[in-house]
Amino acid sequence: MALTPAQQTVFDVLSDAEGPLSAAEVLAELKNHAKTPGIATVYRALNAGLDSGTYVAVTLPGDDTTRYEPADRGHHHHFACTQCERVIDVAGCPGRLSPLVPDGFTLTGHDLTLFGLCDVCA
Amino acid sequence: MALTPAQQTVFDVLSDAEGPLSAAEVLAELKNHAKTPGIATVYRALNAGLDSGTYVAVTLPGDDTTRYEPADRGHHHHFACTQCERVIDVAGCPGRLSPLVPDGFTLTGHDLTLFGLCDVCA
DNA sequence: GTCGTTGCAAAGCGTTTGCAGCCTA
DNA sequence: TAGGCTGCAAACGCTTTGCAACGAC
Repeated sequence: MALTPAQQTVFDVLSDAEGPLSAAEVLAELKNHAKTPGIATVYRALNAGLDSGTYVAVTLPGDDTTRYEPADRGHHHHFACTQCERVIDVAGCPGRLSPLVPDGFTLTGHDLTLFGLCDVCA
Repeated sequence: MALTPAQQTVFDVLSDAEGPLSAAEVLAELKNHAKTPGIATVYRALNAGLDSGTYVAVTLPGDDTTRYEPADRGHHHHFACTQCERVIDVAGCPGRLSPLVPDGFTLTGHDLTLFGLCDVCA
C-alpha cells in the first residue's frame, strides 16, 4: 500500500515521536516542515493508518483527545507528564493482573497510564 | 453545601452505580425516575460535583466520553466489558510500578483499565 | 420580590464528511 | 482526460453557556 505524500509526512512524524501524538500535535509538528497540510488531511491520514493497522489509537485519562502511535511498538504503556502534558512510551508491564479480576470475569487486555513529572519538568 | 434537587438525584444514581457512568448513562438512568432533568442540568450537576470534590472524572481508553463516579471510593481501578460496554470498579492495585518509570521521571499516580468480558457476557 | 435552579436553544470544540479544484500520469 | 489527493467549509456529536421562566423563601 503506497502512501500518499501527506500520509508519508504524518507517518514520519509519528515514527519520530517518543510517544503517542494527538492530531493537533501532529499538525503543530508539521508546521515545522515545508508544507503544512490541512487538519482534515491529517485526520484522513491518521484514520487511513488505523484502518490499515499501521497505527493504534490511544486515549489517556483526563485527556479527551485521541492520540495515535505506530502499531509496531509492541506491548507497552504510557507516562503522561502532568506539567508539560507530554506523553512518552514506557517499556515494561506490571503483569500479575489476574488477581484483580472479579470472579466470573474474563481478562483479555489492559491499559496502564502513569502520571508524574517528566525528566524536563522534575 | 446543600444539594439542589437535580444534584441530589444525580448523586443518588452515581452512588448506586457499580462503576463510573457517563452523562448519557446518568440521563438514561434518570428516565426511570419520576422526573427527568435536561441534559444541561445533568452536566451542571456533574461539574458542580467535580468542583466540590464529590465526584472524580474518569476517562477510559477507546471511549471518548467522560465518566463520573463518587470520589469516596478510594484507590481502585476499572474493568470495561468489551461486549456490553459496562464499566465496573475493581478493588486492588498491581503496585510495584516504580520500576517501569524511566530515570529522571517522578511518579505521582497511575491509572489502570482492564478489558475483557463481564460475568454476564462471558 | 429576590435569588437560585432549571430547560431550551445556541455556541464551542474536536472530528468527520461533501465537494470542488489541483496535480500527476 | 481520468483518477486520486487535498483544502475549505459545512456537518456532526458531546459538552458548555446564555437567557428567560419557574419555584422557594
